[in-house]
Amino acid sequence: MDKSTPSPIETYRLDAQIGFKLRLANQRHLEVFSRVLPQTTPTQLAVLAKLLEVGDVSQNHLGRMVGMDAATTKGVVDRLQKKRLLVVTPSQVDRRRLVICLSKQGHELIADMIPSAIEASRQTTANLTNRESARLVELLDKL
Amino acid sequence: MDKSTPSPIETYRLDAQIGFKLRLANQRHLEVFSRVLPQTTPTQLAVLAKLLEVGDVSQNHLGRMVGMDAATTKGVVDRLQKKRLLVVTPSQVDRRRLVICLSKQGHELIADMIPSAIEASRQTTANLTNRESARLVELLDKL
DNA sequence: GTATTCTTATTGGTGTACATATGAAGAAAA
DNA sequence: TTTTCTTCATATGTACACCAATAAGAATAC
Repeated sequence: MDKSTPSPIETYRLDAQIGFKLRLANQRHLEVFSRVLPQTTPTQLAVLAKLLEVGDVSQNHLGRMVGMDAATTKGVVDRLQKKRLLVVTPSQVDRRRLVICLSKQGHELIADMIPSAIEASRQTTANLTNRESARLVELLDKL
Repeated sequence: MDKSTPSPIETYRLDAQIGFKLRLANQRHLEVFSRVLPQTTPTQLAVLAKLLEVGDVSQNHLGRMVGMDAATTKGVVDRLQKKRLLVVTPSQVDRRRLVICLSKQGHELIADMIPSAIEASRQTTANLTNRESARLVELLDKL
């Protein structure tokens, strides 16, 4: 009896859930990253790399581009500023805004780190073929 | 000149990196989860679901099963205990250990939440076909 | 040209997540 | 047995990551 509809309570397997797997995958990437680039974090590198890519922007705008909310962005910017990798100046145009720029050292550092960042990406997908990792990226995008 | 080897510094695109995409994917899942299950977090649900699955275990062992280190596990267990969803007792067998059990309310709550958890997984992959989401899970596993 | 609304940055609070250090207790090796 | 090694739980410190609330400036509506 009830062979047709087993209760989800007994069937549910945490290890099979997409959210759980995403968390573990992220974890694995973090591990690789901190081995390859122990001086910094993925988040901080993201901010530096984005600044290198697009040049000076406001703090909020920067945060949006790297997918963090305002509060998180402030924390990251503060830490990078403390390390003298960023220069933060109030905007002349809009007095609410802070303009974030790479400092000279920040520019040099991110340029130095990019090869390692590429290597971190490579190592993260080391168990996948090129086709597979391209497919993975594609599917993650589609989410 | 130098058409063959463009510098990685100019070529690097943050948005194309696997780590960045994993972070965004995770973010998206978190968003879905907190809409479907605002009472709890994926981490806390993971602990409750794992306890339902395997029964009583030590705190460290539990942490290992859900992929958290000891410090993180303690925090999560503490919060769940404060909500009276867990019962924590020192082990008789090994006096170093804490045995973690679901309380009656904890058992009821996780049983109630599982359908929503399944729904959260479903909504997270709403943009993917069944085949695609199966493939995604497969690739995440292979990482 | 003021009132309303939107945007920007900040603050405080909660919750992961990890590294490192410590102490207590069990297990293995000497 | 001691000594050594390992494991378990805890504590501290750093770093995301988000929410909600606030304040001030800018944009818009009227």
